[in-house]
Amino acid sequence: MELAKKYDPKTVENKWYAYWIEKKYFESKINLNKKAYTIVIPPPNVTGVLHMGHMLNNTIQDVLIRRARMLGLNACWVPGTDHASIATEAKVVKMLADRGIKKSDLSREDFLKYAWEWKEKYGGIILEQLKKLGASCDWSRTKFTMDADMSEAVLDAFIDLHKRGFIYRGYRMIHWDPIGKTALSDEEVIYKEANSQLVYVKYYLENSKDYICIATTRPETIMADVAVCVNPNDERYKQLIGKKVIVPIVNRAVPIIADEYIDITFGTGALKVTPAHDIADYELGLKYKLPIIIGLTEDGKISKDAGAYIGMDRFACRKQIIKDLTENQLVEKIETIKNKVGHSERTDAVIEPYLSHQWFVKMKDISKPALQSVLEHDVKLIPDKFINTYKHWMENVKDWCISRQLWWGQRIPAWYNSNGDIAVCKTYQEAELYFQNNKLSTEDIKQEEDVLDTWFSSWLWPLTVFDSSVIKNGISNANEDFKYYYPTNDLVTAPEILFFWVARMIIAGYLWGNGKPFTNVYLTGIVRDKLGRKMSKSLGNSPDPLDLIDKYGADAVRVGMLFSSPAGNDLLFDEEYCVQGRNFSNKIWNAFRMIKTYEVSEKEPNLYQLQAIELFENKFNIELKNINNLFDKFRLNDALMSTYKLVWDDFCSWYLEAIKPENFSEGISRKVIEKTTMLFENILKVLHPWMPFITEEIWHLMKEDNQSDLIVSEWVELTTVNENTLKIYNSLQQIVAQIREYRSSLVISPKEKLLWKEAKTESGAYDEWIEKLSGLSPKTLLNAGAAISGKAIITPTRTIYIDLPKHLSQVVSGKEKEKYTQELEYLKGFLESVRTKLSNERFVQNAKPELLEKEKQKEQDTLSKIRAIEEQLKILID
RNA sequence: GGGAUCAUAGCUCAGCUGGUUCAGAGCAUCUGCCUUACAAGCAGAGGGUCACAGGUUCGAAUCCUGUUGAUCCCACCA
Repeated sequence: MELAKKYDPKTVENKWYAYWIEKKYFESKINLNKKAYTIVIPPPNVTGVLHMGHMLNNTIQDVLIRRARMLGLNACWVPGTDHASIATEAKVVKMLADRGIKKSDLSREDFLKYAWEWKEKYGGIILEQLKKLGASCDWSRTKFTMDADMSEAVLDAFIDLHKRGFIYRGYRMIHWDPIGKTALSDEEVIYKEANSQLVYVKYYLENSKDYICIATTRPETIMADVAVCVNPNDERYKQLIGKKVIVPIVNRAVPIIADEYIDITFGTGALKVTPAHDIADYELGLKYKLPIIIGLTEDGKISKDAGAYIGMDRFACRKQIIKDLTENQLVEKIETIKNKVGHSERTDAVIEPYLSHQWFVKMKDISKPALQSVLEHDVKLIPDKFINTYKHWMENVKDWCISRQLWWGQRIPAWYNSNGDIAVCKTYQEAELYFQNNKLSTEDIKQEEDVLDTWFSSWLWPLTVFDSSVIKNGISNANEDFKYYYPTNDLVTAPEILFFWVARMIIAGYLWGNGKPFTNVYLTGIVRDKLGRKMSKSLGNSPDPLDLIDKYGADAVRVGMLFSSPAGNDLLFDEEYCVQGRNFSNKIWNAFRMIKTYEVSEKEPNLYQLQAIELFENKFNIELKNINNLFDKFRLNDALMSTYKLVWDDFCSWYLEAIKPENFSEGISRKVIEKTTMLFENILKVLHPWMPFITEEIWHLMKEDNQSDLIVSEWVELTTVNENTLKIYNSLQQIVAQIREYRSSLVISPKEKLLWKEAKTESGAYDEWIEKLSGLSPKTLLNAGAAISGKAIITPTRTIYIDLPKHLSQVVSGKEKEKYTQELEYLKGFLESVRTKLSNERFVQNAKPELLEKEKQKEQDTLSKIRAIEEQLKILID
């Protein structure tokens, strides 16, 4: 068989993905003999495109799912997409604008028709991209948050919550996005630091030449001012309380009121009160029963009620007002200050506090069990540092504004009659009936125009993907799938959406699922570039994941991403990681090539080969145990690194090197090759979750006559670990390393065999193995009293002498002697410290027994080493 | 403004309830090698006052206090 020297992922990956799909390996069906292991995907935006964050996130999920599958669990990974109300609607609006169509010219129905067309055309690309990554999702279960049944469930949830008194409609100050023209929840507002101009404006007292100066960063709201507020304890203004001032521009007289809320030290200590456009002002307005003037329109322009600058954009107006006020000598000064300005998470528009009718979920009571479950580790956050953040949020949770002034989404199932009475139900008929039964007007019944926040559908995701009727019918009436797969096991997501999504899913789990929706929440970091900047389109610092896959192969990109991303830590992405991943792929490929292509002989195995097998098998088991352990703790990058070292160092560098025959022409014993093949198969299994494609490819190339597939083969079973053999292995490696170092320092060719000696022969069980790996001739017995030129390798149990090659001068030997004199000093100091410790009564009394033992052992080891060095200093030639 | 987390080799990170064979790994760097699996490789090497200052202790990278610096979350400072 001809095998390329370098592994080429391109020809391999598509083939195996198609094969796995064809064999339906990703599909999970109820099997009561198996335990279910379930993950629901964090549904990406339906119109989204795969970015590095998705890559990281989904790679982790795939690793978990593939390993679970191999562990014999019934692994089920449910994929799907999210309708992403604001983001998608914005995209559709833009698409229409490009075609010269305005949203405002369309009816709701027509707009939705376009939106669905758009979704059908561009939606779900991201799922196709996930396939390139190797994601083993059960595609037959693909869900969309606006599938008919999923939407039904959302409405059911709304109706149910309303019935239970957890939903209300209120006229409240909310965050308004003037670009998306919709309300946002608190969580959708991102505060960014900005340099703002703090304008000091003069408000003249009524019929007076005196004025109060007021500082504001939003002069465009001046027209909506209804009062000026000062602190009652402020000596400067005390005598003015109750008087009136004239609002500039509109020349309206408003009262001066007093409230302790005012910070005397900020600005001028006087605040203009604009109840419609500031949350704090709104509170003041309520408290002092002030009128409300709405000065802005929903698209961020100056409203009619403002009385001036009508129709002007808010930012243009700000400039103009500053200019006009300055011209009229009404500006005392302008300062530049740093403050935080709220932006829309989706459209990046500067948020306006806005007064409007919205729907809210009362969060306080329903979040209690969800808080408990995390505090009691029933739901585990990984890493657990997020528990604090979670706790803080949950304890201070605010009501959730769930209405959005959009069309793309689930329309709120609420109806109004001509009197503004509300019926919460799905259909017109039900609404009519409700109004009738309650003796209310049935005139002009209209459905609420608003849709629900996207998160109001995604918080049901784990509950409804298996049975969308559970919300309505309760879990006791749920279908078999739900009963088998729910609750899910692990959730892998970004900490950014801990509150948006994770917390709310847990809440929903307790509301409708009778408990937690998942057990472990693995929080990934954010993918940043190597300068630590968040990857973003605008910065152009995000590589296209598909390009990376194309360049390095999916396996390489997968491990590349995981090499350096512990849970909760941001990943500073560098393409170097992919290079490392590619090199690793190649290493695995070449290990396979060696096993596959070496000459085979019918000879019995050599001793060093048998030893190599023994040593490696044991090492493999120790590492497997370790790796399993790391998986259990979700320390995935450590598990990967251990696997990497096991394969590269222990298998390739030590084991494969050790079994090579002295002469190529000898060939390798068939028995050794067979054994090696078995060992390599185990390696492939351990590698498979990380690198599914290359491992499946090699698996099949190795077992030409075998029909088995790696993806569904069993994870390697752990056998007993022999600690003693491990010790031997480690000490042998140390010996070999020291000999190699010696060779390297003297620039001795690897081909040159060195002579070695040892006083005793009974400890030489692994001598052949050592000779093989460090290029030594067969060992000879050291004559008592003979002088030595060269190097002494000293371990606690044995001292080995490497002869200096004839052509090298004895100067080298003198240097060795010097080195050992230094080491002797260090060891003596070390012994001293160990002994001080051991003679310290308080240490002996307080230390744990096993620690004491360890210290005693150290003492012994050091002693014997000192003796050995002293011994060899005597016989080494100067 | 409140809260949380963190600071260990050039980079990314391990170091569990304090124990000196505990200062580590991978990458990068340097040196020598194209040795019939692999130069996408092999064999070696160098690199750290564990942010700073105190303290507790027989013993501190690890615990405590303070300082400095970074990150994140929350919050209506006009």
